[in-house]
Amino acid sequence: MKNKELAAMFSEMADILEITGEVIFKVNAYRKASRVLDELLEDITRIHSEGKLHDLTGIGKAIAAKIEEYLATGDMRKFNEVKAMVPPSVVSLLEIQGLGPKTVGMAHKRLGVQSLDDLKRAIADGSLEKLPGMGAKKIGGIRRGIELFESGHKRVFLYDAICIADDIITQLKATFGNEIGRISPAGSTRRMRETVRDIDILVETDQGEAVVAAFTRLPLAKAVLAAGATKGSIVTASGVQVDLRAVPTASFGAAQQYFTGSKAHNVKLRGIARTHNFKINEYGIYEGERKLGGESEEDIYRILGLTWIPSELREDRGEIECAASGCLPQLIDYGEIKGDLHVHSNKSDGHLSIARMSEAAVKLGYQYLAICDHSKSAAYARGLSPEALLDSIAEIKALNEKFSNFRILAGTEVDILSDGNLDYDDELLAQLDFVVASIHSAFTQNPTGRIIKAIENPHVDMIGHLSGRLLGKRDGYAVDYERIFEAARQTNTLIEINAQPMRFDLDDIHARRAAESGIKLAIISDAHDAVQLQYMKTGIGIARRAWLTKQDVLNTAPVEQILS
DNA sequence: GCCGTTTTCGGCCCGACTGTTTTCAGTCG
Repeated sequence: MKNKELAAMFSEMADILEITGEVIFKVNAYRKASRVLDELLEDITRIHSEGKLHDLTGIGKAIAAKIEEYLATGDMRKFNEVKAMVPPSVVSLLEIQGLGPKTVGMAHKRLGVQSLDDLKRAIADGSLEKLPGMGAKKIGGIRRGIELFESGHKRVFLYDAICIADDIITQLKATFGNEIGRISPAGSTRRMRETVRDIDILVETDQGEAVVAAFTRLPLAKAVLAAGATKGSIVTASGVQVDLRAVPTASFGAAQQYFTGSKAHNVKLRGIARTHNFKINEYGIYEGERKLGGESEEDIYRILGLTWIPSELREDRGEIECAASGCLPQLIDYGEIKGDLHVHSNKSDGHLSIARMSEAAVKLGYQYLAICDHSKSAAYARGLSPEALLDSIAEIKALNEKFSNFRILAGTEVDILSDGNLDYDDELLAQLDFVVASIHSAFTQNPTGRIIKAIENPHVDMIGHLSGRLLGKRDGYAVDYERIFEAARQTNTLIEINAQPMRFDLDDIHARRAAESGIKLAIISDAHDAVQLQYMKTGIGIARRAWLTKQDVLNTAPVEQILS
């Protein structure tokens, strides 16, 4: 699909044009177009051939013409023109904290800076400091930004972000006790995005200065970027930036709404506010000087004529329209999972025995746990021979004697081999309670056909990590989602939402599409030890981002329904 | 460059923090 290519092109043009000083609204129009293309599920080629380019919001006459040109010729004159203005090595300087388009543009134009090395030289020989608006402190900030950049300031996995936020919240609560009220993550952590760049935390307090000061003195703070009366900013030892904002009670809800975003969601909300002659900021919602609300998030949405929108939905993907017409779904809740349908034991590449994994699941209040160790061809993961699998089945049967309100399901994560056959024969698979089939090799060899063949095997209950992607490491294999969803629908086969922090596979967008296609999903941890069972929480977050309800997710059901 | 239930022209979210200024610009979220 050309969608991603075009999205990247418009995004790159936006960056370059901003550096060269193009009017910001044009830059933002390109950014918006990039985002729309990036999130589009339908093939842009098809939309174009149906003459529906103009139906997309953010795609007007000029951008549509550029898309058209690219689809027809494989080239875009405007893109080439823009690209020639500034080399990519300059554009990448924007990733440095504290260095924005104005400074990059000025360094490029006035000093001929072409790369990171040039920039360092301009700092070292003092020429950067001589430019207008530059001083010793600003240069110091850019230096720090370069250090951070070179030490690999990447996005962190959602699960890690939540752990860091929880840790900070616990410590601040312990220090301040009743002096602080509500305290919670905001930003992309609260929206449960699969990765997070910075962690935002909001705290309800009148002691802003003291709380911010304590925050910047926490043991995990390696560097302090800012410390004011309402905002503090640190970098942790692991290189993650954490922002804390101190907010008084009367505006906590407004601040929560504001800092949770997303940006696109807030922009649209502000647009609605404007049509009512209201103004929203982080302190509240106002009509002229008169404050209408702001202590709770519900205030803001209610006054705009909307029902409260769960944070995971706030991406401007139709949630505001639904909140206006009252058609928001009843999202699956964090307490509704009754069991995990894909975990490993130390029989294959897990770290704990089946018994220990089961005890951990019981502690979480689960009613069932499917042990799905790897199959014989997965040598790297110590896959089970047929005999070893039979031993497992016997062991599980014996263990189940001890439980009254809990059941271990005998399962497997069977490899889908390169020819599309499964790694165990049907006779063996028939003896299992739950069968997950996954691709672990030969990623380029007709993955769609192999997955569909697996789906058509009557013993297969669920397809594991459908795309095989690893965030930050490897793109998914090229699967035809629509064909696979159709096959799964016809055979009542589940597709999993794998909650491993670097997988989230299906991702939110495809999980939503799957549910719309009439498929049931399961959220599973793919845990290899007891702690990893906790990944379920972020998996539910992704499911909520996908607009899934309890009915869309099979493992909200009791065990009888799983086995039926 | 996009968009329209006040608009086909004139808007386009908005404020904190910081540093370099002496009233503001850049960056960030």
